[in-house]
Amino acid sequence: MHGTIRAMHDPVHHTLEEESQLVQIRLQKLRQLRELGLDPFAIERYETTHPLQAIHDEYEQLEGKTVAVAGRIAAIRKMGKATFAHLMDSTGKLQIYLKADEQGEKYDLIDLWDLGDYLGVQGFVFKTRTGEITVHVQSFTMLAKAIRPVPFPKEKGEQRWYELHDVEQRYRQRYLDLLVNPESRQRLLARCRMIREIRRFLDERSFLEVETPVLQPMAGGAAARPFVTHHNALDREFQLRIALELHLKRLLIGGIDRVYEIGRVFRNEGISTRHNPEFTMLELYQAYANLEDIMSLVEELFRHVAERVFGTTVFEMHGVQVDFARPWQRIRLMDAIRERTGLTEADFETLEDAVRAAEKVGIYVERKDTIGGIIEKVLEKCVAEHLQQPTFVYGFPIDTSPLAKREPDNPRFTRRFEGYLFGKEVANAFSELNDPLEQRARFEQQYALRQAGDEEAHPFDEDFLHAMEYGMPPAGGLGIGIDRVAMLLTGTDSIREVIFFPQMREG
RNA sequence: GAGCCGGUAGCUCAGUGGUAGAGCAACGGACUUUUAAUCCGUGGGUCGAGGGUUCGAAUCCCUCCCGGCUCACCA
Repeated sequence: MHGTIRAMHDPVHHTLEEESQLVQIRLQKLRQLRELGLDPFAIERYETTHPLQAIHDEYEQLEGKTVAVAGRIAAIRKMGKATFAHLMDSTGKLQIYLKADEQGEKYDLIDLWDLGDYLGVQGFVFKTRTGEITVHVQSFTMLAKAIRPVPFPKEKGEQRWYELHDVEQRYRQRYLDLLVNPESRQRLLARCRMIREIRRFLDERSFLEVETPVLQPMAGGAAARPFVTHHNALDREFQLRIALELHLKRLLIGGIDRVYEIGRVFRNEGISTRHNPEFTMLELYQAYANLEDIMSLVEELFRHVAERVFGTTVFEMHGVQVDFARPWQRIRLMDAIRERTGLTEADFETLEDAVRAAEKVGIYVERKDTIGGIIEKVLEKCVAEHLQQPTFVYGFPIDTSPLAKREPDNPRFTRRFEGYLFGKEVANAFSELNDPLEQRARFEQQYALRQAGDEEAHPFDEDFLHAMEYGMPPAGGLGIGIDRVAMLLTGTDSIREVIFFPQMREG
């Protein structure tokens, strides 16, 4: 922490004079361009007729026509008095071709080009004798210069050489990763498209997207340690939200019957391949809907996202295939535990029973654990890995579900399910508790746990109770960890691969 | 937090005690339909940081920094 503060107040200033020979050469080229009155950084605008991919897609109509395109130089092949290069933009790549006798003196400017520079060109579309669609350049302008070498790989068809492999550099300099590694780009763009399709799906169903506070007096709605910050003018402590739940429920109380938020939440916990301190949650609430309605919604949501973003409902990970065209399996939590461990509800009757049961299946129990906490540990350690096919596990213990309605005929458990996919939890949903008297009692229980040393027990939120006392409709609620889902649907084991700028130590 | 592995040129990597290397990239030259262009030539390094052992350390030892993986933690 001290290091961070020092870095903020006393940054190291680098001068380009200290940089490598490669940078010096590029700076020299920039100076030459400026002396010629061709300062690339003076350019503001370059009017293009097509994105690069469109030249390929519309070749039939464009052949022989004049077009203007722009992009980064991703490859150059200069062969004396003829030069080929590839431009790259966000849609794709396109080859360009220049001849010395047509360019005259300007042909020498090619010597001032480097990989990574931005170029705008105008010319006519043709096919080379090897059949590659190409723009025969008549005029060109450098639109910006890269004064550091951009590590574009050599490519031949699908093969690539010398790409940027170093994982640390890929994360710290994601812009380079995006430029040179198409898989990274595809994976991260898929995440963005998933979020877009989730919005479309919910908007089509009349859900209203809202924004609720990140800075909260008391972060609730989940069990996690919060980040703490300070508001100077008010001279008081705030916490960064760990969930969206309690404010969205206030909106439900306020008459917004279908409401959702896709937003960043913050949990002050360890960093791992599956945990980033800030991550993206979807939470939605639907008045007058029950748990089964939410299950159907989840099935439809995954199917929609799969089809729209990936063009298929079939996904594979570690050799397991799933199909979102089929309904999810449904199993009661205690039944799933019995199937995998032989333990039954009777083995979790008292805390002593539960501790003994946990030891039987090799689970380490902490002093703060409740019966429900132990049951959930058994789920995580003994059952979850077997839930490869999309599965709803329902009937969660009451003491780990302080915001969910009880099961009417089994009051130790709640109307709550978790969705599992490829052995990982991807969704969490309840029939929302809307009885303010019981909610108060649940908060009392959580308060007692907190007093007993459980830092993650739910805080006693009097303001939220007050809101609920004005009347909250029966409702189904859902939370989905977007990053986890993105991992599973893009087939990656690291959350850092689906977050543009994952949290790193100071480097 | 623990264990294991790693950090060498712009990029990808080799180099286990004896003058820091290769390919690509860069630079100079040849080449007017190439596409990992080709051919000839040249330059380029705080070997993550600091300390130690040694006549001599990228290499062995210690401490630290950064990263990856596994475990722990994590509804």
